[in-house]
Amino acid sequence: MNLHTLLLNKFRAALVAIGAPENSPAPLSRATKVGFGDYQFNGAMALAKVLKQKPRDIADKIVAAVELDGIAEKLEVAGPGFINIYLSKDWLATQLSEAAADPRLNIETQPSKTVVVDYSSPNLAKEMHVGHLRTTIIGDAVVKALEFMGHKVIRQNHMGDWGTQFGMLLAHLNDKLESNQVAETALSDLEDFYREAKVRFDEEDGFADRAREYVVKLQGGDAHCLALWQNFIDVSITHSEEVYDKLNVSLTRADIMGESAYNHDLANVVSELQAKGLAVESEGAQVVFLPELADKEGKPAAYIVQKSGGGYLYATTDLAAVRYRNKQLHADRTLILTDARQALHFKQTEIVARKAGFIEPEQTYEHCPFGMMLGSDGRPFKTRTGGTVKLVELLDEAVERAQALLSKRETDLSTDELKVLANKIGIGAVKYADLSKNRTTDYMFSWDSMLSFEGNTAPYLQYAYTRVMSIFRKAGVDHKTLNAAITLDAPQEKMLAVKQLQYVEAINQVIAEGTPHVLCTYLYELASLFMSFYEACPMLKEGIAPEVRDSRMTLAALTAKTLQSGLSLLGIDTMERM
RNA sequence: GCGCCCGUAGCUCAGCUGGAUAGAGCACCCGCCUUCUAAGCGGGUGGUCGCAGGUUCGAAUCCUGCCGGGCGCACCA
Repeated sequence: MNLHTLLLNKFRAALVAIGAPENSPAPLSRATKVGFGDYQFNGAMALAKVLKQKPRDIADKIVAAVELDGIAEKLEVAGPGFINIYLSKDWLATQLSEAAADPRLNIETQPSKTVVVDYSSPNLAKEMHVGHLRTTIIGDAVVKALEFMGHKVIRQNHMGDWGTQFGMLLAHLNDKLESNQVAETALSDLEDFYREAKVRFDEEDGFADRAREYVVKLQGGDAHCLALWQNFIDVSITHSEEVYDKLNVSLTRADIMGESAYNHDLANVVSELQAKGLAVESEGAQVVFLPELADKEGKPAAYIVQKSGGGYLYATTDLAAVRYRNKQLHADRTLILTDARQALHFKQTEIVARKAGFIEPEQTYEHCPFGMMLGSDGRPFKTRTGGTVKLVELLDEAVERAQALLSKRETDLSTDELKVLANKIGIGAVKYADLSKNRTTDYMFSWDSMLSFEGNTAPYLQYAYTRVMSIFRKAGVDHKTLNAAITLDAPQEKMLAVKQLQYVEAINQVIAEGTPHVLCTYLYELASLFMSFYEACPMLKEGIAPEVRDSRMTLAALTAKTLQSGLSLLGIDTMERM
C-alpha cells in the first residue's frame, strides 16, 4: 500500500469529476506542519485561472468530489485553497495491521526492470581509501533498494585493473619475486608498494624503460607478464574484499567486471565507430567529434577513442562497457556511481554511444555523481602524497571508538558480544555519516563527524530498535508474531503510524534518483517519532490496560520491523541490545 | 575563455513535481533517570535562504545577470 499513490489517484479522479482539464497537475504532498493534517492537496490554486473560478470554490468542489470515505476522517480547505487531509485513525490502524502481518510490510514490488549498477570500482594498483567510501556504500544501498522493489540488479564492479601504471608495478613485483619474496607479502601494503615502484620509475636508471616494456608485453599477451599481473590483481582484489567484508557490502568476485575484461573488444569498438562514420582520424588519433557540445565558435568537442600511438583510453573501455551492458546484459537502466569530475566524460560517452546504437532509445544511462572527499585543509586527498586515510584504518578506528564507548557503560554482555556490537555500531556510524548526505558538492572528511554516535546517526536508529527489543524481552512476547488490534489515541501514536506507512515513498525516491539519504532522513524521522512515542506512551508500566499495551507494542514492533528493513537496505545491522 | 556543480543558523547538512510562520543534528542555555536502556526526551537561543532583477495568486525552489567557491574542457582514469 502506497499512501501517496492512493491519495493521488483519488484526487486525480476528483479533478476529472469537477471538470478540470486532463492531466492537470495534481500536487499532493505530505503535510509540512502538524496543524495541516497528514497530506495536503494544493491543486486548487493553479486551477483558478483555467476554470475561471475562485480557488477556494474549486477546493470546496474537489473536497466534495474526492472519494475518501473511510480513508480520511476530515478534509478542510485552508488559506487560499489548500486542502488538508486528515487520515482516519481506524483506517490507518487497519493498514498498520496489514503491514505487521506481511513480511514485506505490505509493500508491493514494481514491474521488474533490469538495472545495471556500476559502483565501487577501485583502482587495483592502490589500496582503497576514504574516497571510495561513497561509491561503494551508496551503490550498495541503491542496489539493495532496487532489489527490494523487485528489480533485477546486475552489479558491475568496474575495477581499474589495466593500464600503463601496471608496467611499473609488474616490473617491481618481478624483482621482488626474483629475490624470493612471496607476492602476498610484497603486496601486503599496496600504498608502500606503489610508492616504491614510483620512486624506482623516477630515479632508477633503466627502470622506466623496463616498465614501458612490461606494458607492451602485458598487452601483447606475454605469459610471464600475464602471470605477474594475475598475481598482482588477485592479491589486490583480496584487499578489496577485506574492505567489502568489513563494510558489510554485497559485492562479490562474481560482480567484478574490470577494465581488462573489455580489452579484447576495444579494437572492435573503434572499428565500428569508424564504420559508422563517427570516429575519424585527427592528429593521428581516432576521434569522435561532438557538435552537440560545441563551443561558441561552433567548434565541436573532441572525444578520443584511440591514441595516436594506437593505444586505447578509458573512453574506449567505457563504450565497450556500455555496449556489453545494453546488448549482452539487456539493461533497462544503467546507473554509474562516480565522482562528479567525470560528469563531462559520461555525458560525452552517452552521446557517442547513442549515436553508435550501443544504447537503445528506451534504455537509460544515468551518471550519479557526488563530490570528492576533502582533507581538513580543504584540498582533495592525493593518493601519492601520503596524506590519504586508508579505508581499512577508518573502519578499524570506528570500531575501536565504539568499543571504548561500550566499555564505559554498565553491561552484563560478554567481551565477545561487545566486540560484535562494537563492529555493528562503529561500521554503521561511518556508513550512515556518508549515506545521509546528498550533496553533490565536495565535503570535508572529519573523524569526529564520521565517528559520532549521537543525534542523527546510525547508533540512534539502532538504539531505537533495541528499545523495542528490550520491551518485548521484558514482556516475554515475540515481536515477530504479535499483531494485536491497534488504536491510535495519542498524537504521538498517530504521527508514528503515518510515518511508518510512508516507508515505501522513501524507497521509491531512493531508487528513482540514486539517493539513499532520502531513506536515512526517513528512518531518522521514524526513529525520532518513535522516541517521542516511547516517552509519551508507556507499555509495561503500571496501570496500562492490556489492550492499550498490546496496541502500543504492536506499533512498536512494526516500527522495529521497518527500521530493520530500512537499515538493512542501507547495509547497517540491527541488534537485540546495545 | 567555455561548460558543469554549489552558496540555507556559529559548524555539518535536509528542504520532494514552486505552496501556508524555512527545518534537523552538533555546539550553547534550561528542565527530565528509585529502572519499559539518558547513545534518550521536553523546551530555548540562533537564518536579509550569496546579491539584484524577473516569471505568478505564491519563489530557498523556476528564469536572467552579477559576486564568491569547487571541478572539468584532445591523446591519464
